[in-house]
Amino acid sequence: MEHKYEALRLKNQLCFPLYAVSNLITRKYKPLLDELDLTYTQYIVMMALWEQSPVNEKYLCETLSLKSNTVTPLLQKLVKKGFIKKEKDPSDERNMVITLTDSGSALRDQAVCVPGAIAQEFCLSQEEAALLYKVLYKILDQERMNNE
Amino acid sequence: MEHKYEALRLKNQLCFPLYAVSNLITRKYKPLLDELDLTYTQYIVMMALWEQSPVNEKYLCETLSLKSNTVTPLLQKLVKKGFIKKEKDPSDERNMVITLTDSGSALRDQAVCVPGAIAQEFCLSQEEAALLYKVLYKILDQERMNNE
DNA sequence: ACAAATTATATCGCATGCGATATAATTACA
DNA sequence: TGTAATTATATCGCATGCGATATAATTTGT
Repeated sequence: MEHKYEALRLKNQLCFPLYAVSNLITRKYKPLLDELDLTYTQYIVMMALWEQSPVNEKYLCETLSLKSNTVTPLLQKLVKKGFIKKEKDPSDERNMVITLTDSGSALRDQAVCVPGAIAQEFCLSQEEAALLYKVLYKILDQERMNNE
Repeated sequence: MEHKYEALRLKNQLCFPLYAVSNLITRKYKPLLDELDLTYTQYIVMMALWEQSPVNEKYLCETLSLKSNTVTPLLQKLVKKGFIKKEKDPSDERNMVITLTDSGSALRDQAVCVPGAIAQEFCLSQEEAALLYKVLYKILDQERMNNE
């Protein structure tokens, strides 16, 4: 007979390796991002802004799958570091318009080498990376559908 | 010509969907684990202990890929909740021996339905789950090798 | 037009994770 | 044997993430 608790074994969980890899990634990025004066989450916010600026906070929350209670203090720190500025939208004062500063834009050139440096640390084949990518986005897309 | 910043686009990162899925998983577990009076990380610790008890803290750190500065306060909370007990190892007083209490052991029967409930939330095929599992453990095993 | 509902952001309290560092116990070695 | 190195755990300070809730601005419905 199957062990009654088989499903509870750590090695039978998907959540556990996902959790562990996610932590590992944060650790790996840290020394690289320290040089840019960014934390990992701040880096992700900046990536979103390098692609599109200005945006409002809601856009960032949706793009990054985070809640305002995470994003608001993050943005406050990026303001303090001088990488972004936040202003009320005159046409709707509930909206905060978030814009890259010159310093924030310039950071992009320093950041450009980060993805390559990280890729070197994780030796995955093209296929493995593509598979991982596909399955992860399937999960995220499913969730996005559920929330509509 | 390729866009100079192509590598920095959010959708070209593997780290981002990993991060987002990891956060999503924590959110999904929360209501289930609330009924067990466990947080997500505490649940992972308990899974390790349900498989083997007693253990020392070092074993947990290695098994869970966490550092003592994360695990120590976690264990303190599990002690406070009465699920484990911590004692000095008489044969080497640096070691803390961590043992499940009766209450902690009993929790296993309540937890047994959690993996099934979570699996229902994430509709992955057997193959997708297996692929994800394999690639994630490849990353973790690589890291483990590097640290030896 | 005006109170009620909705929307966008902010605040609060809690539980992680981490690097850096401290402490206590054991081991190694000159 | 006595001190230095090592080991196991703990503490500190910072930056997330989250649910719950608050606040301010806009929209809706009558």
